[in-house]
Amino acid sequence: METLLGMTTFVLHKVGVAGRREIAERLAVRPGITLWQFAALAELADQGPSAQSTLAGGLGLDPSDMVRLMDELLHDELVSRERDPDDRRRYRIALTGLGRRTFTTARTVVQKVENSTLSPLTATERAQLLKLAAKVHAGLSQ
Amino acid sequence: METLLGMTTFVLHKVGVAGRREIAERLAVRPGITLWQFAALAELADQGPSAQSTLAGGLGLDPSDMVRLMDELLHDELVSRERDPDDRRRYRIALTGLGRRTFTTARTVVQKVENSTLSPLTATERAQLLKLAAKVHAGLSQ
DNA sequence: CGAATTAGTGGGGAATTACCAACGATTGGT
DNA sequence: ACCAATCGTTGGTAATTCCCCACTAATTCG
Repeated sequence: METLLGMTTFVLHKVGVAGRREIAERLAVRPGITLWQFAALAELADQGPSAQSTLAGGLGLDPSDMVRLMDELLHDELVSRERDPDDRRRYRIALTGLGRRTFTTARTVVQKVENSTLSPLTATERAQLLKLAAKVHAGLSQ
Repeated sequence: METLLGMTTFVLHKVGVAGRREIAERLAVRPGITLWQFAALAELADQGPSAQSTLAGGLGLDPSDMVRLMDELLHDELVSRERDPDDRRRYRIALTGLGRRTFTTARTVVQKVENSTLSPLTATERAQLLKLAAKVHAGLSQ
């Protein structure tokens, strides 16, 4: 009995989707950005100025979709876009001051939501869950 | 650094989606059913003959979408559909023999895929992961 | 130089998910 | 008998995800 709830993938998917949805809703309210925008800002904050294709690769997003995402971020002045002097095919996408502040705000919002959705777990259990999920995640790409 | 990979929800979502996708592809090949069809068969196998609205509730699916899902399963003769004598608004959806055999096949396929995606984990780690995910999942609905 | 490759762009499209409103048939409550 | 609620059905819609192709500009390689 309870076939579906006994399948890890199924439960993981449900939890992931619900969490993601919750986060997306909060982010839309407070810093007023989408999940994809948040992901791009996070990559830029982590790795510094990057080319669009690098970002697209890191996020697993199609290059053509990345163009449209960058258009949004540029319009909101969260990133700047210059040609890379070393290779003028590339752009050099960088966070603006506003982008960095927005990201900081967004990150605390996300962590607040996560603390809420993970509230059934103790601190050690949360660490365990992240560790195990990361292990599985690492095995995906290879 | 690695902001996104440090967020449990994000990793959970990625793993869940990838696993789900893998399972869907395998199920399409071997017993030739979709994920939703599998989910419905599983519910029926667990709980016996049910009304459509009960199934819809259990799977978190809109009643109108459940109608279309049932149409598919009926067309493939995996389930039977009669009016419930006790309440003739309801249907009594039940697995056919073929439906039961298909479900059994599908279940082993799914477990094979799961064993593969969870291969980076030991047996105890897999149990841990399921336990923790289930705990979070249980906290979602309340 | 000429050919092949890469970065970004524009314009799509197919499939999925998740809804919603309105309706007929049936039932339960009063 | 009447009204409200429930079950299933039909016919949508909006958003998202994921993908593809053709094209320009710039670079690299032979």
